[in-house]
Amino acid sequence: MKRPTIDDIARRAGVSKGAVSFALNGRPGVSSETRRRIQAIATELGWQPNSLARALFDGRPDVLGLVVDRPARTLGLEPFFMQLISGIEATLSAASVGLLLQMTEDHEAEIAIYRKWWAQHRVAGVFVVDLRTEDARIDVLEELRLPAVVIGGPERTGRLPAVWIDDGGALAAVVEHLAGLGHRRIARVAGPEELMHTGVRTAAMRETAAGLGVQSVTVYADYSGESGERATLDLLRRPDRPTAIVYDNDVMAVAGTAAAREAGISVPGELSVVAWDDSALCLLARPHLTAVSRDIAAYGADAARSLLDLVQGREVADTRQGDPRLVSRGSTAPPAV
Amino acid sequence: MKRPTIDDIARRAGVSKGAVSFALNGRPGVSSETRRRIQAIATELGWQPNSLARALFDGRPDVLGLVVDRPARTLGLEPFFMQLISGIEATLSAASVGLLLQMTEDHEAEIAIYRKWWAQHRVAGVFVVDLRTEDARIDVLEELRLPAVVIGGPERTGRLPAVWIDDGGALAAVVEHLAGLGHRRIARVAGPEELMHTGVRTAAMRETAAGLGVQSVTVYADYSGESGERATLDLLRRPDRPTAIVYDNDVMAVAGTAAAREAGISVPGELSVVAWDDSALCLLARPHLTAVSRDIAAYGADAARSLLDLVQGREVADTRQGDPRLVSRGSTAPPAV
DNA sequence: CGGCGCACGTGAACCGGTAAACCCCAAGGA
DNA sequence: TCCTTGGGGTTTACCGGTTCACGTGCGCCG
Repeated sequence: MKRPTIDDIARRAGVSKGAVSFALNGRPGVSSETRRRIQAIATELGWQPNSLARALFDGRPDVLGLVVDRPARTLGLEPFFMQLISGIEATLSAASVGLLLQMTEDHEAEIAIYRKWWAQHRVAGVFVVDLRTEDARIDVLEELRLPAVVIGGPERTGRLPAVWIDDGGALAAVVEHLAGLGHRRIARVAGPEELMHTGVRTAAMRETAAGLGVQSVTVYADYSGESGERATLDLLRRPDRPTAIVYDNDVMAVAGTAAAREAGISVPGELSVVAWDDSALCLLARPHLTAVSRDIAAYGADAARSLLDLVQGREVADTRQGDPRLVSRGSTAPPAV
Repeated sequence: MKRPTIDDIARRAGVSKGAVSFALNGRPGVSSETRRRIQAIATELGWQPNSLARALFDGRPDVLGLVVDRPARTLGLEPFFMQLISGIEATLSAASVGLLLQMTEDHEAEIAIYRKWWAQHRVAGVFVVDLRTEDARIDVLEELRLPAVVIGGPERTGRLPAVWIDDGGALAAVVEHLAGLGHRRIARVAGPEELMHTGVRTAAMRETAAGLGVQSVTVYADYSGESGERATLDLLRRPDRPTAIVYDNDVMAVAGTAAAREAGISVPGELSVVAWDDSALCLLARPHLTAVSRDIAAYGADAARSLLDLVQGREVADTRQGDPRLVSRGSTAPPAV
């Protein structure tokens, strides 16, 4: 099959290329009669613009990029990315914009990808995920003037617009909830320390706990089940063992719960558990896990809208997402006395 | 920042555009001296080819496409896709080829995406996943002559090359293993019936069970935890209740195991459980799940290699992946007498 | 010594769009 | 009547590569 070009249409309509271009792009310069005729021919031939030619002309492809820098091992289980991508996708495909995906396991490699994408005119802009407290990507993207939206923040994003969720507030709500149930020693198994939102949550944890006069402790893990298990067992072996643990992702929460029960500690009797990000995983565990629930697809969709605006040269402000909700299930209860 | 073009290099080197192109693409027509000089300037300027211009010329972008047609809800939990993508990616990025990702929840929409991608010159080829027994995509892709590799099969793929895993053989091995443990009533909670590999496994189940003289039954679910749970409870309520269940994915296996235990049926005492696709999820469950393990990243990598060959016009044969292994863990045991 | 072939390059066409410059003709105003 | 205006086009350049048809100059051979 041959793909029709704008020339084929021009020939069929007996007009010039330029006229066809005007007609199909809704710009003045052709009579409405001719315009209709051209459009009819275009739809009859099933014409679609050659995205390469168009992009070559204005130097900007209609493709946005996403680099995911996490080990495939931990990536797989977490619904977060798939949901985020599906939210991004929904917005992009409605705008006929493609999403270029690349995976890497290295911060430096990720930066190299941005440079390459930029140099090769592969993408018009990128989504930045997993913001770090010291994030080398920001400077590079600003230097390249590659449009970018940070999913996270909103601090330390330089001049890049951020789409963010109030992690600190959500964590505070969790601690208040647990304290309200009567817990006085609350622990948190956090994600990697270098991630920005990990730090935000840690600070919120410390401050809220202090405000309420409860003990708090944060230990760091890497989002994997094994690390969650290890961290949990470590916490439970402490003399002043916590009566509640908040996990930074669902995988660690499920693993931690299983480990605790195996160690003979009942949930929620002797230990309350809260997971972050409510996914089907929380319902696979027994008991079902109380979880912090966010609309991740909407998060992605908002980020996509911002980035679309940005590449079109519009001014884009930081966007704050709706606040997370705490979904209470069987894994939280007042502590045993 | 301005991206250097081939013209900038030509000017600096005092030669014509054409000479630069020859030099940088390693084709004859320039002296090795000039070639070296041109290459030096190119690297000094950090020149990278404009992928759009290049693709426009030869009508084929260096991007491959993947459409995922599954509800985001079930997608998220299954590590399968992320691992597959990460395998594909590893191969593609080594070849400097991009991966365009799109999600949809509708077979027809998926076909529309292929047509659009084709018409817009967006991708040079596509990966076809989740092959169905009646798959409308095959005909469309052949009609469009859009290079495509089917991940699955190898039957019913038309003239498209397949990269496949011996699902039937693996299922036979599972049934033999269970029968060897002494199980005489084996059930299977399968994925959607319309998927090709579901059918292959079902046939293998029936034949192997018949050959061994054991009872077998297959019920269909949709890969979600809830559906796995429901199917499990249904099976366990039957008068001739199975003593072993094989699940077509890990999510249903974990959910089914939890549901069975909640219903007072011990695993593996009264019920043995085998999951398909060994992921971290199998280690999150208690007991750890016996599982059929495949190297999914290698699967994706092979598919990527095949597709790369195909778009370059090389002849590509069906590729059979290494056989899955059965990883025995705590969820399988001889049946209680 | 003239012609041929080869190595090395140049110039222009082309891929499929977009956009700016220009052209022609009819209508309207001074 | 002349000039302007503007609607409706056409022509042409351009985006940044690739490739093909041609020079050119040199060495070699008959």
